[in-house]
Amino acid sequence: MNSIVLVVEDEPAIQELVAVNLEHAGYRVWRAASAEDADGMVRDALPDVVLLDWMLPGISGLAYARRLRGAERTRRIPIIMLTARAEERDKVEGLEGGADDYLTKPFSPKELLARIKSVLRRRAPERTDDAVEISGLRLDPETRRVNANGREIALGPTEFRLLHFFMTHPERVHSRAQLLDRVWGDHVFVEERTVDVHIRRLRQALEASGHDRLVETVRSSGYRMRGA
Amino acid sequence: MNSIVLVVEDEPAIQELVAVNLEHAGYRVWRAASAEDADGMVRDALPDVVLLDWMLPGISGLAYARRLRGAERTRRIPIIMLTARAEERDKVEGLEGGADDYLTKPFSPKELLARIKSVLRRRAPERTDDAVEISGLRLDPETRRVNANGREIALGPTEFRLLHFFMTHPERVHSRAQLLDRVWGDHVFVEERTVDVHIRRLRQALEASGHDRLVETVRSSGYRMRGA
DNA sequence: ACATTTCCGTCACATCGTTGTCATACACTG
DNA sequence: CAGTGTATGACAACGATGTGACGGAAATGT
Repeated sequence: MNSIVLVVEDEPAIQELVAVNLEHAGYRVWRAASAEDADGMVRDALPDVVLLDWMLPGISGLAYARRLRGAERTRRIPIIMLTARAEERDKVEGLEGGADDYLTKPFSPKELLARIKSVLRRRAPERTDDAVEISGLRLDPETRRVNANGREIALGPTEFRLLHFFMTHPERVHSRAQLLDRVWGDHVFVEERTVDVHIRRLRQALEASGHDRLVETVRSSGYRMRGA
Repeated sequence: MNSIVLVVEDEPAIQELVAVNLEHAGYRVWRAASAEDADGMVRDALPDVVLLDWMLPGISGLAYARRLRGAERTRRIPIIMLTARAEERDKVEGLEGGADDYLTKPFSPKELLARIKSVLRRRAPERTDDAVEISGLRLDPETRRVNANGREIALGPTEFRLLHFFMTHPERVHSRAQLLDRVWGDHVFVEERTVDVHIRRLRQALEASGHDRLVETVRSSGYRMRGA
C-alpha cells in the first residue's frame, strides 16, 4: 500500500529500470546513488524496504547493510541485496551481514516485485496490501475498509493502522512502546498513555459488532489481539 | 527475551562489532572498556550475561570474572570469555576462573549468538521467549498465555513470572530468598513470607485443572515444581 | 480564504486489579 | 506436646487501565 522503497544503486541505467518498475507497481521510490546519499534520506524518514546494490562507490552495500542493522531505528527495515552474477559466491557472507534476500543481476521485473512482496510479508506484513480477516472482522488495506460480518465500520486513520497492525500480528502481546514504534512510526514523541486512548476508540468502533472483545488488555504488558 | 548483555572489551573495533551483532539479534547491550567501567554498571543493575575480554587494561578479565563469581549478587551471571588464539592454552585456567564458555578470536557472529543463547538457556532459561510445557500445562511468554490442556488460565503478572521461573527450572528446590532474587528481581525489599502468598495464589489459579499439585512445598527449604 | 468537520494528544478522574503484610489456622517434626 | 514452619483469608495501599472531556491541529468542504 504505497510503501516506500529506497533504491541504492550507482549505475543510472539500472536505477532507472528498477525505479520505473517499482513506481509502475504502485510503490513510492527514493533514489540514492551511494550509501552516503541513502543515509541522508534515512535520517529524515524511514523507507519500508531497501534495495541495496552490492558494489557501491564509497561505503559498500554490505557495510551499509550492517550499519542499518546496527542502528536501533533502522534495524527492522527489510533489505534486499542486488548482486552481479560473479558475486554470487559471496551470498553467505552477505546474509550474515543482515540482508533478507538476494537478487542476482540480471533479474526480471516480476522477480523483483515478488521478492519485495515476500520480504515485506515476512518482516512487516502490516505494510502489505493483503486483506486480513479474523473471526468475521475483515480489513482491506487496498480499499481502506473494515467490515464486521458485512457491515462496514468507520475508523479514523490511526485506529485503522492500529487495527491493521494488530490483525497482522495476532496473539502476541505488544507493549505500548512497541505499538508507538510500529503504528505511529518513527520519530514520534507521544505519551505512552495515548495508546490507551486509541485502543479505547478502536474498541468503541468495534463494539457494535462485538468485535471489541478481540482487543485484549494484558495488564502490565500491553495489548493483544485474539487470533481466532 | 530482551536480555541485557554486558560487553567488556577495550578494543573499540571489536566492541563495536560485537555490540552491533548483539543488538541486531535483539539484545540490549551495555558497553564497558574496562573491568572498572563494568563494575560501575553492575552496581546499578544486573545484566543477564557478561562477555568478557581476556586481556584488559587494569584489572584483567580473568580477575574480574573471579570477582563476579565471588560476590553473592553477581555469582550466577553467566560469563563468556573472549580470548585471542594465542591464549588458547590458558583455557583450563580460565574455566577455573569461572567462565561458562569461551570464544576464540576471530569468531563469527553466528557463533557468538549461539554461545550466548546456549549459556542463557543453561543458566537463565526464563530469560528466553520459548514456550514451556509440563504435563499439559503450557506457558507462552510471547503471547503471555497459560493453558491447561487447552483451557486458558488467567494469572497476575507476578504469578506469571513465578510460574515461568518454576517451569524453566523444574525438579529443583528454590528457597524463598532465591525466588525473591530471580522472580522479583535484584534490589527488592520484600518479606520472605510474601512468597508463600504468591505460591498460594498461583496454586489457586492452577487448581481448576489440577495442575496445582505440580507446585510442591519442601518443608524448611522452599518450593519445587514437578518436572513431569 | 474562510467555515466546518474530523482527528489527535493530553489531562483528570473513576475504576479495577494487584501487591505486600498481617493475623490466624493448620501441619509437621522430634 | 511444644515448637517450628506453612497455608489461608482479609485488607489497605498502590499502581495500571478505562473513560469522558477539551483545546487545538489538520483535513475537508464551501
